[in-house]
Amino acid sequence: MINPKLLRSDLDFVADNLAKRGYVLDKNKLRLLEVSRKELQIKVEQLRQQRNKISKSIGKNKGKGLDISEIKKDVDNVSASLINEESKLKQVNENLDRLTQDLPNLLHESVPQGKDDSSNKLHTEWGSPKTFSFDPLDHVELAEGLGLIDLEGASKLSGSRFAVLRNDLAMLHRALAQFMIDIHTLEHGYEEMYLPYLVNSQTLFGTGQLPKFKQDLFFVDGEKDLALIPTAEVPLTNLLRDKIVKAENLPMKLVAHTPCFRSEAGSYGKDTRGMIRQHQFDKVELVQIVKPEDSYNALDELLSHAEIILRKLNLPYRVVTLCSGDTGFSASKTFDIEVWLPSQNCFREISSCSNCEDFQSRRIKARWKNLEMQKPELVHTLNGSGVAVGRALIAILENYQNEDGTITIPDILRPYMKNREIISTN
RNA sequence: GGAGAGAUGGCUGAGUGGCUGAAAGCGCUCCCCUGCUAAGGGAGUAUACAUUAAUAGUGUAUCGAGGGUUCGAAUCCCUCUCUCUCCGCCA
Repeated sequence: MINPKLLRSDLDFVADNLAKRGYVLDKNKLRLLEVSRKELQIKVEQLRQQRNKISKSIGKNKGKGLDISEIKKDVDNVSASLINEESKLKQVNENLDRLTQDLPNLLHESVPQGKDDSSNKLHTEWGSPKTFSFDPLDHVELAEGLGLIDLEGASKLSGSRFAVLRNDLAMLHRALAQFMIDIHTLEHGYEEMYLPYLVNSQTLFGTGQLPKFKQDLFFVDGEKDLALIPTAEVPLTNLLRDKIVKAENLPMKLVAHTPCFRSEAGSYGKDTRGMIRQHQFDKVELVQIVKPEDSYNALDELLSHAEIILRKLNLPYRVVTLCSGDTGFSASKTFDIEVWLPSQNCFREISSCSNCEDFQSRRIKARWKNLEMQKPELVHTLNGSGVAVGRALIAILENYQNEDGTITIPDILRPYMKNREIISTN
């Protein structure tokens, strides 16, 4: 959520910033609501004060054995108008909440201007796209050729956008997740977490999935208020909800391997082939909770942690800074890592690393105790994929394919693959 | 699934209708004392919002959440959530 104080003190600044995303803020509506909110709130608080005072005097007079019937008449009058004003205030506050909860985060000044992903700016590049002496196959052809994927089976079980992996491919998938977690815990100082895959709507509100993006989620049918997580960022970040963290415990660095579930509403016809865009995919997620002044250094660090995974796997990639129109709802600034896919002859997103500044922490009231100020302040939250397991699997199949349709296992994964060097039909 | 107990400030824990934003202890901050260490003495110490130049005052709200009773609720009533104990069941 955007700082409500800023929203009041400098509405034009907020509106201009949001306009960079293409978000049109109804300034007049907001101003009008704010004016009546203020008016009503002052009125309500004054009435409450009166009522409290009179009630206290009733207590005192009663104690002395005095008559209280006159005072009771006074309090009845006050209560009547209080109830009236309170209901008006409630209305206004509801309207105001609905408006402000739907506002995306303010963008960092370094975010490039642009409408959509075509304006994303190249940040860095690593490795060079591999050239093949033969026509490289795509991951579906490779996996089917080796008999390691069962898309028919998956659609029988669950419909489109699911996959069944078999044998060595299932093992490779598991190896990738294990490898990534090991690097982040052993070399980057993250604490490994095991998390619920179902969370309640308060949790989803906290990280910004609700109320605006309900249609992207899978809710459980029934009396329980639960939805499948679209990313481990949701449970990880919400662990800090209503907490005041000691300064010496920052930064907090958390990593979790979870499946992620997305309805992919609105992406009909997009990436329908293979495993690129699925309703269910695995991801190793990194979350950092930091002091505000550290958050942009932390973003660089988080990004480098995700990059190292691809370097160790020797997969060519590039990093782009998302432009204003492409940056997600909760983020102030986002870097995407895109891995090279030979079959598509282009880079595809495999990680997204964001600094949400205090946008999420305000929603979840995640604070730290600033020793100099002697006051709790909001922390900054960051998250990034380190990296998407399903897409890493695709990248390995395609980049490590041989002319005979076999797959060479990357050196670094061999210890996780019973020290084998190759995936073939034998 | 059955039976019972509980949820109070950073933590532990008192508090069954007004004098309680909340005893006490721990922790933390500051000061004093003590030639080190250990110990002792004193003061302070919730959050949000509104008003304000103000992190000065003042006011409002908050004792798991939401409703209700009452002039007045941490305290009484209802609903929900969660935690713990015992029994059953189960991976």
